[in-house]
Amino acid sequence: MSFKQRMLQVREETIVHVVNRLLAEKGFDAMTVDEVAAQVGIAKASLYKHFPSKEDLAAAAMVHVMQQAQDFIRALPADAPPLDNLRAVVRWVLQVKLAGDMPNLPSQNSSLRAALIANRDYMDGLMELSDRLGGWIEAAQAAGALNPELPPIAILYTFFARACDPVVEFLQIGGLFEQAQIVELVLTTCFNGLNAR
Amino acid sequence: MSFKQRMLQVREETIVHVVNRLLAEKGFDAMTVDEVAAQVGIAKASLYKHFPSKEDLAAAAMVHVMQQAQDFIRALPADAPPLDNLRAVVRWVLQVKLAGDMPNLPSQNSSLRAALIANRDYMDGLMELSDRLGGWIEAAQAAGALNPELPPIAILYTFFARACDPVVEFLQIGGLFEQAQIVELVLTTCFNGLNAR
DNA sequence: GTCTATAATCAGATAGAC
DNA sequence: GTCTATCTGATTATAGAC
Repeated sequence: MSFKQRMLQVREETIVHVVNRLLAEKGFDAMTVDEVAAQVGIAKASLYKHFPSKEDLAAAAMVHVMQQAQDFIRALPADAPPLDNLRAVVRWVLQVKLAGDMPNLPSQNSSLRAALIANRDYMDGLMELSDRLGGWIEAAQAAGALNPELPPIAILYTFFARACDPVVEFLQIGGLFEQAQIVELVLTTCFNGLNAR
Repeated sequence: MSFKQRMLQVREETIVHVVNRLLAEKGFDAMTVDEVAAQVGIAKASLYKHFPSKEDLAAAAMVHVMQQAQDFIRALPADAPPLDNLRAVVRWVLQVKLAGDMPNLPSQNSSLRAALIANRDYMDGLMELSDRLGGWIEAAQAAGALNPELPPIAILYTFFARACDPVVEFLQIGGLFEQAQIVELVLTTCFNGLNAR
C-alpha cells in the first residue's frame, strides 16, 4: 500500500471515529455534517469526497462498531458454554454504550435505512453477527440454558436492542450507580427478568 | 363552557391526535409542522396560535398519552396483586405501541427535553405515574413477586423503556408473529428474562 | 382565530479554482 | 483531494389583512 493510500485510510478512520462519537452523543438528526468536518479538521467539501452523503457517514460508523463486535466475538473461547459467550457480548455492548461509543440511529428514518441496506459491508457484517449469535442462542436453548419456548429471532432482537436501551442512560443520568453496577443491573433484567426466582 | 370554548377544545384535541399519530409514525425530527397543519386541515399560522412551538406540540401529545395511562391505571382493581397490575400496565403500553399510537421522542434532543421539563402538566403526570408504579413495585418486591435485589428505580425505568422498545417494531416488521404473540413475547422476556427457569 | 405570504435560518450538497 | 464560496431546499416561525 502506497503512502498516499495510507494517508487516505488514516483520514477516513479519523472521520469514522468522529462520526461515531457524535452519533453516540447526539444521534443522527442532531449531528450536522458541518460539525463532523470541523472536528475532523477538514472542509465540508473534502468530507464529501470521502463519503457521498450523511447517511453514508452513519453507515461507515455502524460498519466500524460491527467490526469491533466481531473482533470481540472472535476472541471469545469457542469451547465455552454458549450462554457465557452471549452474556459476554451483551456486557460488551453495554460497556461500549456507557463509554459513549455506541452510535444511536433513529430506526424510523427511511433514507438512512435505505443507505444501510444498500451498504454491502453493513449488511454482510449484520448477517455474520446474526449467524454467530444465532448459533449460540440455539445451542443455549438446546442445552437448557435459555428459555426454549422463545423464538430465537426474538432473543436475537432482544440482544440487539441492548445497544439502544434507554435504561442505561436513565441510570447513568441519575448518578446513583457506578458503571459496573449499571452493567450488572441491565444484564440481570435481561437474562433473569424482573420477577423473583 | 361556551360554544366557542368547546370548539376550541375540540380543535386542540384534533391537533393533539394528529401530532400523536405522526410522532408514533415518524418521530419528532421527521415530523414537520407543515404536515401537522395539513392533516389537521388548518393553516400553519393558526396552529401556532394554539401551540407556540413544535416542542409544545410534542409535549401536548405526551401529556395526552400519560392521561390515558392514568385512566387505564385508575380502572385497575386496587385489591389485585401489585404484580398483576404492573403486568397489565406493561401490556397496555405494548398494545398502544402496536396500534401505532405511542409517540416516539428522541431522548437526546435538548430543546425538547427543556420544553417537557418546563411543562407542568407533563411533569405532574410523570410524577403521579412514577408514584403509582413505584408503589406497586415496592409492594411486589415485599411480597416476593419481583426480585427484591433490584433497585425499584431500575425496575421503573425498565417499564418505561417498553414504550420505546425496538424489539416490538422488529418483530412486527418481520411479519412472523401476530400482535398478541408479540405482546406475550415481550412480556415474557421483560418479567421472566431470557434464561430457562 | 384563521388565512396568505414571507421572513429567517439552517443544513445537506456542489461548483470550480488550486 | 482540499479549499472557499455558494446553491438549493426544507423548516420553524411570524407579519399583517380579514
